[in-house]
Amino acid sequence: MSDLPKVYSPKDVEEKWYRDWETKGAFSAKRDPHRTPYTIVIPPPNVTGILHMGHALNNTIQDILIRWKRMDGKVALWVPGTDHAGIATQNVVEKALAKEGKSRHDLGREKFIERVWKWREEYGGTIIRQLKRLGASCDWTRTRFTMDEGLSKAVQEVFIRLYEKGLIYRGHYIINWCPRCQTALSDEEAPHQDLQGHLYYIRYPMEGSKDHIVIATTRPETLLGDTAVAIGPKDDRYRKLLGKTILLPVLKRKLKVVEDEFVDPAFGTGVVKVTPAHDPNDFMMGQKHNLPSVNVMNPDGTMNEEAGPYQGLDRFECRRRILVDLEKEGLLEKTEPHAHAVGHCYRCRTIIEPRLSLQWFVKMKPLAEPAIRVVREGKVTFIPSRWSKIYLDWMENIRDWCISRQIWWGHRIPVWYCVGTDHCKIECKEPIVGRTRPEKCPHCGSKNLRQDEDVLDTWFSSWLWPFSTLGWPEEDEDLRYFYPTDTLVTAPEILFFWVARMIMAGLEFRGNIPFREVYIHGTVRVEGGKKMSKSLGNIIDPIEIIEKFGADALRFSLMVITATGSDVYLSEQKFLIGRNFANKIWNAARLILPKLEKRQPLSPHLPLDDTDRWILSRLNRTIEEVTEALSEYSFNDAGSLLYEFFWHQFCDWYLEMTKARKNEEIAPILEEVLKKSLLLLHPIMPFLTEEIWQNLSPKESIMVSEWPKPDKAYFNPEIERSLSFFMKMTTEIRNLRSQWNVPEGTNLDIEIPLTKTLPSLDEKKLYYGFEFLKKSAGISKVAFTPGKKGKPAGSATLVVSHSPVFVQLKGVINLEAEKSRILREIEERRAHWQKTMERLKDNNFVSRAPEEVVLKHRESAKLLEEGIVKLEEALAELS
RNA sequence: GGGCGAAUAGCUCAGUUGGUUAGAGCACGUGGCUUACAUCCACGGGGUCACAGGUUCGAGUCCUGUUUCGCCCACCA
Repeated sequence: MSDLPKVYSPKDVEEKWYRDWETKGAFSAKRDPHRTPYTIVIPPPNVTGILHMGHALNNTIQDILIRWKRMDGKVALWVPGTDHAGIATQNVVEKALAKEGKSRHDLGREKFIERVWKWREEYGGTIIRQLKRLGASCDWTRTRFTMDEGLSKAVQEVFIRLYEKGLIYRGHYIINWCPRCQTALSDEEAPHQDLQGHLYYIRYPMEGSKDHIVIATTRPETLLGDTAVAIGPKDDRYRKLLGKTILLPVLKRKLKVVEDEFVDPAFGTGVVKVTPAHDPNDFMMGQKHNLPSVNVMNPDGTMNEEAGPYQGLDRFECRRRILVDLEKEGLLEKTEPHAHAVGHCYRCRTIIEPRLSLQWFVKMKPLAEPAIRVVREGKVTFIPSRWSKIYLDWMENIRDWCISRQIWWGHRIPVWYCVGTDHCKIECKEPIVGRTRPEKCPHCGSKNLRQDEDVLDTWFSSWLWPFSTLGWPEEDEDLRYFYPTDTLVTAPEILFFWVARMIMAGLEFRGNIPFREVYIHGTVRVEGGKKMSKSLGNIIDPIEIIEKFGADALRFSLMVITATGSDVYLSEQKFLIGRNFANKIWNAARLILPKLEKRQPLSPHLPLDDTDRWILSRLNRTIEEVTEALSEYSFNDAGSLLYEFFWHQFCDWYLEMTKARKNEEIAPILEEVLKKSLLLLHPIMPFLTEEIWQNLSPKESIMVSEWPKPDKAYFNPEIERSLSFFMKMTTEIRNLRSQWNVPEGTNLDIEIPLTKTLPSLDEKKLYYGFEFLKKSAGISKVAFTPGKKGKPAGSATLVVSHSPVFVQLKGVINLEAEKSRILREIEERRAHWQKTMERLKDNNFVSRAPEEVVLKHRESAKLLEEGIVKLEEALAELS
């Protein structure tokens, strides 16, 4: 093994093993009725996506779960795939077209879609390749794309079923309109953001009078679409306006005055302009009072012919101009700064325009009810649990979902309209919903039909992902075996977009929950708290980290710094944790492997030293704890436990202590500890562990080897206690050496008086431990002496866990300095002792605290006292 | 406006049901190239657990309030 390089080199290892796993089919899950399935569906990344740290975190977690469960004997299936990401992908391809000086309209719908597919062929696989570099053990033979034939069929099926059930309808409503993408958006796609705007107080003249009323608005350009003025129902200030006619500034349109309880007399002036085509509340009022709707904008956010003199202006330019004009006419009373929340397009950040238009909607309440129930009843649980409240709040206030999008890339709505002729009847206006293009209009027989131009919201395919990827609507064997899935691992941003809707879809179309547990991890940020984003230029690219430090380093670091469900703050430096740890494991293997040549397996008959018993106890305890941590999604605990065990217990102590021993004696233990450690580490660090595993001449890949179980026969708390005494002693002696500046090569003798409080420290059983102590702390002789013998001359006194240890320092020791050192020690202990005694003297404490706590205090006081006595004795002898 | 989360060492963060003297990594200081590893080893310094009250024999941990930061939700023009 000496030919292994000194420094672990991930590059030489990762590609090799990934290819090996893939060609052996190790990732693919096959149904096995005798074993339990464990299924995860990947949150499908956008096909335009490139791997960022959020993906790295999300997919590392999934891979850890899948690899762990696979080793643990489950039929572990991780279904991968990508999302067609309607708007995002269309934007990307349109940008590429723009470079050629073309728009999508120059190509036409069909050619454009062809172009998107071509783009997808070329670039759509990027993120999949990147996931492979991360080590993701997805079953790639099942890779799905939301625009695949099967998944498209599922989308169509769902649309039709919901339509037939009356849960899909079409109608004119105010929706969120993105003037840049030129499509409707759902409420979730138009997140509100606080903006510092203004409240403009505008005078609306009254007909036939010199009077005016003042109305406050944040969007003066929309006044061009006003069709009424509203006042509060019990507002005596304005009662007199009822029946009067108000004149719309600029356009001089006549507006009537209505009463509506929506109006809050306390806000602004207590009078509201009513613009039914550009505001949801005004729309409602318009319906109630039978007001006309006047849409004043074009789809691109410029003003249309209804805007009169402002036609053709951009909406914000129009705002400026209208304010100037109002000012000129003396109709702008005042302007106040005003912060308010404004919707923004989640794809391009453009300010949303609420706009009246004809769209398709899903009625959500009936779907939400069962989805609320399953979370209430604990059939679907969130980790951390606080997310279930957020989920329930949203579900209980759910609003209908606008699902039509005015773009080309996506699932076209399976609806046709009769564009018929003179023979058309009223019913011909009804949409014709079907799986295929109807031959003719069922009402008038016309063959002149056209399909709805719109496509469906991307999330209308994603919400089916847990079952559409398994073959639905076909009743596949796989679907029955692997559904419901087990765990969904995702980021909080898509709780409403995706998670909530999947639960609704699963219940509606499969009659069952889509997954049992939802693990919601944090958001990746950079140190300093900002969100990591391209626009801020603070991206840490996971692929670069993989190139530099290796995928295992990336994975381990991410896990160990991420507490369950909390946000992650990254800096490049943090990946050194994983790189250094990987290197440590590598070098431990380099040390161990040559020692294993003549090994025999660990068996109960092997003679064991106390240090052996100790490391085996630690190992089995670690197996138990790591398994526990994983099942609680405490990946940082799992990582830290392994780090602490492998580095600070196994390497720092055990490996050092065994350096003096014969290979055949320790080989079984070394092999046991190394192997089990590698198995435990494998889900987090798949590549490195496989590379070392393969050097152990295994029969099969580590990824299909069995997950270790703790062997309780090796649990040995007593040994752990006495070894920790021994370690403390070692540390204290080393400390003493550095305090006294004992030069290298000066050997010291120590004497350990045998007292009752001394943990069972058997020199013979601990022989190799003492050998190590001699070497590492520069000790030449260790002697156990009868307790009564007292302190040898010229020695320093240590009190380790209340037991004295005398270190011979003749010639080195400075009497005064040693005295003051001991005095300091005594003082420290005395302070602690006093505090403990105060408690014990308190009757309240003794009577109310649990017995074992009181007992602990008593014990502790006694030991402290003994330690102090020993130190005082030592001090007396020095004087 | 409502809700959620966070505040612990110079930095980034752990801290399970309240229980003796609050931990880690990085950074820092000192000493070491000890033939697995300088991506390393040994030792060390460093904290009024945001603030103010309260509950309790006992609070980093539970309760109330305050401050600061972050996030989510919301149709007051």
